Amino acid sequence: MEIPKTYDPKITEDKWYAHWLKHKFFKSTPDEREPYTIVIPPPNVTGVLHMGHMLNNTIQDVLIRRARMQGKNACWVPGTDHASIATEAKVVALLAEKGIKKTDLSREDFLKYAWEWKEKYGGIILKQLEKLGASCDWDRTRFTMEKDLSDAVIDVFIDLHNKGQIYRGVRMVNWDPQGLTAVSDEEVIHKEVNSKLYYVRYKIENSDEWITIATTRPETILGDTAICVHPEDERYKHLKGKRVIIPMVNRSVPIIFDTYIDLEFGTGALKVTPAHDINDYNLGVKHNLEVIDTIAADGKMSAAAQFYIGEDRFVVRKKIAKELEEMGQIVKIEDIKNKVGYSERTNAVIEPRLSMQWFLKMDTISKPALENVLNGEIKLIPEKFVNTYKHWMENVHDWCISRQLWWGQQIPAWYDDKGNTVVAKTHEEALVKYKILNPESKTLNLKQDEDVLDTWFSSWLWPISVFDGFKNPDGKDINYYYPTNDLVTAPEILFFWVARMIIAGYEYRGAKPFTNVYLTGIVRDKQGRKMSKSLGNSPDPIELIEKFGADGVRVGMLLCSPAGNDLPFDESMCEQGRNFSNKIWNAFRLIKGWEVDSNISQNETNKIAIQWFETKFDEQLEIINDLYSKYRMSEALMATYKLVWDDFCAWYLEMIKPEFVDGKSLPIDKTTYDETLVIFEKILKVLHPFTPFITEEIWHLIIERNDKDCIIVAEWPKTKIEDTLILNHFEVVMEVVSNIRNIRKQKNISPKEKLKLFEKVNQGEIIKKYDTIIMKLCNLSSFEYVDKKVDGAFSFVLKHAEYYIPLSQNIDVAAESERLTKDLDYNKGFLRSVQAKLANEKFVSNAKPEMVENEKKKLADAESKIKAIEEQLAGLK
RNA sequence: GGGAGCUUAGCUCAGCUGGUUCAGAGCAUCUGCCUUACAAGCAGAGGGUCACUGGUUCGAACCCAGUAGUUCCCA
Repeated sequence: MEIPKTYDPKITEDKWYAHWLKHKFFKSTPDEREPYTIVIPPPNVTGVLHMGHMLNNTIQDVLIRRARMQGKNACWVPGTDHASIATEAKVVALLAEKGIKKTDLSREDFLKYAWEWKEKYGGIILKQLEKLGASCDWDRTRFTMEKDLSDAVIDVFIDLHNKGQIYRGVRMVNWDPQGLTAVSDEEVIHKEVNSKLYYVRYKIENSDEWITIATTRPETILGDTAICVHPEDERYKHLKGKRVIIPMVNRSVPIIFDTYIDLEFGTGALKVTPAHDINDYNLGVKHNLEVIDTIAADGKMSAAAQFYIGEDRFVVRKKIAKELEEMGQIVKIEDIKNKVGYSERTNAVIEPRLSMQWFLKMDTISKPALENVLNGEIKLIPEKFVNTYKHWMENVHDWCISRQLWWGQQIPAWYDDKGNTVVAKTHEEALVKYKILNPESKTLNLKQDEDVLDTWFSSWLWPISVFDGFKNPDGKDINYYYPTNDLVTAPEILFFWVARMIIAGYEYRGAKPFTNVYLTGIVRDKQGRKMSKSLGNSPDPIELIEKFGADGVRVGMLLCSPAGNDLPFDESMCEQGRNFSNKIWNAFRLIKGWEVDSNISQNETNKIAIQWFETKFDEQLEIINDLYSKYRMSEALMATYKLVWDDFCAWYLEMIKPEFVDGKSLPIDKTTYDETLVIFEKILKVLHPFTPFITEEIWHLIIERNDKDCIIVAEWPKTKIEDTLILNHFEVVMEVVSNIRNIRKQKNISPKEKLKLFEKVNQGEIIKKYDTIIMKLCNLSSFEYVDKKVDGAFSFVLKHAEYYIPLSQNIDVAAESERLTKDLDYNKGFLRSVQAKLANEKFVSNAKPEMVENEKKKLADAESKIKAIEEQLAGLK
């Protein structure tokens, strides 16, 4: 059977994924083994796979596959998030295309459409993860809005309300006028924009005097209820007790004095609009000011504004500015840069707005979450995020958890027509509670709160709820899998999600939800822009997989992704990954192609090669294991890459490769062949977490195996290093080989031409053990030891010996002498620096003794090498 | 405005508690090879005043201070 020259992922990937599923290798149920658990950061149901998911899930899959091979009970729980605002926006848009307005539908009808939509498109992203090779336990797939998880959310709301941690109140919230909902502080993105600062003068009542204020938002003038100045400000001290007239609306409002005012900004006088600015609101509360809400929920002027009713606030801004100018009340207009908040979901400019919302108190509940990150009980990787985390947790605000949407868990609060409130799971329970609280009331019908809970109010329970920890708090699953081990996610949602999961973990399980949080970087394009659908700069991951294979893409993503650092993505990374797959494939082709002869005995070369590689493998695997334990995924991959490409392919296979005689490969002895298979299997195992598909394919091609004997469940190799001396010896062997190759290259000698080599040992004992290896790798016809230097030969000098290669062609004395002189100069310079160091008394007396010893040894080595080179130079003449 | 981090080869990054003439890797680049596993390959080469300035030290990419640039977080 002819094995194709290049590896074709297309014919293997779907085959093996189906095979793994069929034999339930991803499945996990509690048993006596140690669990290793990861819960997936549930992607939005609306989502399609983007590069961020690719990176994220590749890392999770590498971790889970390695743990599985290490004999742990590996469990990776998948699922999706209902993403209330994002999904609702999609459904609204889809209905709009059909000419249906949300406002024309009942809540029930709208939700019916939404569920239909979810059933149709909600699974796409999980299907895409399969292409990547994600070994999730799909039987455990959860959805944040499914029955059990929704129940958990409602129960938690009721519980926290009973504990007095949840309250309802009128507060200034971040209002998204497009999504028509409140959003949390974390969902507001502040961007610097070019704005105009309008200087507007207001007339002092019963006076000819004017006072000038500066504002970026003249449209809010209609809602002004005071002017504020600093009590120490000499410019305004005389205005105590005076009032001013608000232009256009001609309202008389007081001048108030407060140290909040920044004397330097603008004119030092501030217009106060309690309804439309958080700081003004606070001033209003303090000074008992009237609140006039002039901007409606949709961002248009309300009736209270009296002017421009129904027109958008930004249009009105220009109109008012013009009108004020005509009235002669604009003093000047400056161009400035300021920060404006935008909604993360709809990109609308956020409007500070007073509204009735539900809040979760964060001060006490967040305490354990801060402590246990600071004391290392939960580790953030990389560590630098601990600072950011600490800062946030120490300044945390109450969490606005209500959203004016329909898609999500409806808030279990019930009202009578007077606004009395009870919190309960069902209408019946609510009525019972209500009767107790209001015994004289005859009300039989309570109205449930229209709003739903913030999406994060369900995903913060994820690590508990996926194991039914609320439904069944002492269940087998939750007791076995919780706390989970690793969480892999993006730093952007450290507060949205990670911090809150930790809070919920301590509140509801009295224990952390996970031990390690691996924060991946953000995938960017070459210009450093974040990859996003709106920019259109993100490659389609599925197309990438088709082009380079899932293994290639996995390797490509991981090659350049140190934890927490951004990942400037470039397709060429995946190309490198694909090339690596091909390299592995060809190693397999080579081994598989050998003819085995059980009658010939193993030669010394092969025996030593095996000895060396086994030691090398163990040494490298220990390094790789260590890198994994530090979550240095890129480096673990690079170490694996070099072990396979350099040590195994370039050195080991070249050493044992049977020679070609008369156009035919000689057979290989059985011992070497069998041992090579064992080695190759170990190589495949170490590769498997990174490149699951090709390793499974080769695993089954290299020898006959049954369906259940798969590499996905093979045992991770163990190491036992007995003697590393052979590794040191090989350093010298490789140096010799590289020097000889260099001479070939320089002298333009064909690799086919056989050469003679002479060695003159100057220092230490003569080790002949490796001679046959050098002969094979360098294509030598002979290798002899001599006492004197060989005349008329090319040469090179190592620390312990001189090497000579006689050549048929004439030696270019001048060139040779130049090369040797250069070498000599370098060594002399080196010697001088060492001598200088040793001559420095302060060095000798202050440095560590072993340091000084080391310098002395360097001195001796350098001296002997200089002597050897000088002799050679003399010999040339 | 407050805080944190980063700045090492063309690119992406290593360099642990300071000690092999001021440094490593992968990719990219250049040169030569279609040498029967692999041109998605092989063999070789070039490339860095470790952001800048000063300090501590026998010795600094590493420690300290300042400057510049850059990223992120919070307001």
